[in-house]
Amino acid sequence: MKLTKDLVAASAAPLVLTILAESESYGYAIVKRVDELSDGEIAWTDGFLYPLLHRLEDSGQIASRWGVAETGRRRRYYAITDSGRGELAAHQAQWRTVVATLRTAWAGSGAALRVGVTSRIAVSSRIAVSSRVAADWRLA
Amino acid sequence: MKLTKDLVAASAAPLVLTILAESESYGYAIVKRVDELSDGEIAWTDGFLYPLLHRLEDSGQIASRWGVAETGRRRRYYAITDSGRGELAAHQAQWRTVVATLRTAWAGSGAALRVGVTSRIAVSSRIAVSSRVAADWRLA
DNA sequence: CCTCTATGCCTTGCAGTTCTAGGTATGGAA
DNA sequence: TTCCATACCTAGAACTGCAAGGCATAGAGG
Repeated sequence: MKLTKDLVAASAAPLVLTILAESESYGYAIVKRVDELSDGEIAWTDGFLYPLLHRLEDSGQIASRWGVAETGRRRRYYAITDSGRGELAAHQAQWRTVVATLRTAWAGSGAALRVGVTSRIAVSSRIAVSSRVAADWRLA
Repeated sequence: MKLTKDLVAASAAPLVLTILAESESYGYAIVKRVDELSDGEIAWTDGFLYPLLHRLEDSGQIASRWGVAETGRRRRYYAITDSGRGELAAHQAQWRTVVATLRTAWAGSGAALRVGVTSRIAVSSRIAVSSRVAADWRLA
C-alpha cells in the first residue's frame, strides 16, 4: 500500500524516537526496524532518515556517538535524550487526539474492520468465559 | 495542545472527505465541524481549508455548487464524489496501517492510557460476566 | 584477485508545496 | 453606524523534502 507523504512525515519522528527509546540504534538498523514494525508497509530510504536524525540531534532530542560494530564497520549510534522522551510523550498525546477525532468521525455506520483478540477461560466444566478486546474502524 | 503541522496535514484530507461523506457542506461549516469533532484541539484557519477544498475538487474527489443559505448568504456547497469515497477508503486503510505500527512500537511497557467500556451481564443469581473492550496506549 | 551484494554514512538543488497575510462582501445585532 | 460573525478567495515569500548522487568496506563466491 502506498502511504501519503504527509502520513509518512507525521509518523517519522515519533517512530524514530520510539525505536531509540527501546534502545540505542543506528541509521541502517532503524530503517530495517521500521520495515519490521510496519510489516513492510512503511519503507524509508536512507536519504529520508539521515536528515531526520540530524534534525533531531540538532534539536537535542537524540544524541550520537561513533562506534564500531562487531563486524568491524563504523556506525553512528543514536540514543534518545530526556528532551526526546518529552517530545515522544507529546507526539503520543497528539496522535491520540487526532486518532480520537478520526475515530469519532468514522463512527458513522457500516463496520469496515474489526481487529481483536479473543481469550477463553474455563470457570468450571460447564461454564467458560470468552473475552474479546477489539478495536472497531467503521466507514462513514 | 499544539499539533505538529505534519499531523494536521496528514489528517486534513481524510477529515474533509469524512465530513462530506456524512453530508454536503461548505467551507465555514467544515471548519466548525472539525473544531467540534476534535473537541477544539484541531483549529483550522479558512486560509488552510479553502486551498485544500480546491485541490480536492481539482482532483475530482469532491464537487461544488453555489447555493444560498436560508440566511440569504451565498455559500459554496461541496459534496463527495465516488472517486472521493474511494480515496477516503484508501486514507482509512493507510491510517490503520500507520496507527497499527505505532501501536506495536508503543506496546513496549508502562501503560500510558487505557480507554475502554465495561459491561456486565448476570448469567444467574450467582454468576455474572463482565466484559471490557479497551484500547491501550503505552509509553516505551 | 575480482566482482557483487549488503552494509553503512552523507549532502545538494530545485521542484514543489504551504501557510501568512492580505483582500472582498454582507446579514443582523447593538 | 459600527461591529461581529459569516462567507469566500489568493499571491508569493518562505520553506522543504526527497531523488539522485557520492563515498567506503566486509564478506561471499567465483
